[in-house]
Amino acid sequence: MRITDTLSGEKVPLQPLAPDGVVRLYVCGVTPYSEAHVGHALHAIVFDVLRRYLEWRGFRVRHVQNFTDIDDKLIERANRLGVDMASLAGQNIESYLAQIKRMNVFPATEYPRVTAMVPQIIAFISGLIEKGFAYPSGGDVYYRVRRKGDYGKLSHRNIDDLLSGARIDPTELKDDPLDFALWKGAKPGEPAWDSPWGPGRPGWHIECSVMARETLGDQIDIHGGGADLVFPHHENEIAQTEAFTGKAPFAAIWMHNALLQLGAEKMSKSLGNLVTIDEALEQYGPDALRMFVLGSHYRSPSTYSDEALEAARAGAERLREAAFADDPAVTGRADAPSDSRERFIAAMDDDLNTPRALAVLFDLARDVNRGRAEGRDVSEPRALLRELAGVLGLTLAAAPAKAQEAAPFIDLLIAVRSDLRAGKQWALSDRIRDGLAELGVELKDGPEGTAWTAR
RNA sequence: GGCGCCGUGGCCAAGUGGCAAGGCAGAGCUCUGCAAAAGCUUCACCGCCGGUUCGAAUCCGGCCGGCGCCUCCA
Repeated sequence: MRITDTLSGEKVPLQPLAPDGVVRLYVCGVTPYSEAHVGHALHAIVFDVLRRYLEWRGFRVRHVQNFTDIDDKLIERANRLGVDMASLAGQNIESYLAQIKRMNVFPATEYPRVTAMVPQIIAFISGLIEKGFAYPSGGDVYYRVRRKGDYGKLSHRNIDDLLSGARIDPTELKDDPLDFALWKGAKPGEPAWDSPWGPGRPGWHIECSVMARETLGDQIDIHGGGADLVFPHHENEIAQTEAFTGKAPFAAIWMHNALLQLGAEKMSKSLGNLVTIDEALEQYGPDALRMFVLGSHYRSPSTYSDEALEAARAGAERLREAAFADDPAVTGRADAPSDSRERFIAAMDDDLNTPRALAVLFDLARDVNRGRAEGRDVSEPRALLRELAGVLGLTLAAAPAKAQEAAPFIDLLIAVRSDLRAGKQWALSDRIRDGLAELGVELKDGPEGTAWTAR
């Protein structure tokens, strides 16, 4: 499998670095200061599909996703709400994990948190100081950006161009305006940990360097995250880690998903233009959300809209019908096996080309429907359809049967309607069908009776 | 200002040198008491201009339009 690597800009073959052959995947997770939105859902789904696919292909995967539960915004919001940072973070983490589950996203192998790694972070920073890559200053510790010549290599920036950006905080504590904080001395009202430099807390980027190293080692196979993290977060991470370990590359592949747009702009917490995961799930369900995400390549930005989600929902429904509708009596022979499996693999191997992979599923669905209509045995393509849908994390489950308790009554109405139909009482039988439709229950008359689905 | 991405049918979206995948929506037909579902058929010459080539959506140059990052952010 080949994956586009942000650092080199090329599609790079994935070959596990470690002798045990385990793929080490580190994904930058969320900062749990507020509810997650569908942009986070996209991110979670993309890496979930990567992991499912790799495992399906026989790789073992260690998938680590962090929670940055020490953070400026977290502190700010906790203070505003009058709660402590840990419980605010805990709450949001809990609801994120619940959403992940509802989206049929596999839980990561491990979810490290910054608050549980402070000693390791302090040790890491101390190491950087010893090696001359960092320096304490006024209770803070800063990373010396110009010490190594390759700063900027990930985001393809020239270090001197960054200065002209002029958005840099001109702190007198820094030797160079581009230097960034590894450790921030405590201010009043902030949670703090003891350190050799006085009470304080980790800066923003250091935690990922430490958590990745603690959980996966000095060098990893894939480091993932949203495209908005390339600079400065991942740029700083790669600098710190490679400075500390003296080994490169820190990650063989840097994989970044494009950001979700809402309307003309990216969806983001700071812009306030967002749709939460709960809202999307409530309205369209997990498969529709996933179909929407997989319908475009992970590196091209897509735009969230009701139209797009509705189309995705309809597509998921089509696959579901093909994969799970009851079979009529088989009268013909089975179809010859298709090359669908190979086409699916070829698509996914090529930088996780999920739109092409989905096209294979739709082709299979057509094969199944056609074979079924012609009375052939479709068990083989149907089994493959289910298998591949599973690799993409689609449940193809019927919409949650809200009408579960109403089922006996619906069945009764259907039975009455069948009698009416037998007596050609069309007006009455249609009234039942239309009435149920208004209640969200759809009837389908087939040769073997009437089936219903509730929405 | 610097770095980068994108512009394919009504909507969404693959395709990066050789007859333009797939989905949604639409139209016609089959099936159906009528529907629904399903099947079949149908629907594009790829932002504009120029160049390279036997041949370009696909390579090169220019232009127009949209977006991202450079600041907390998946």
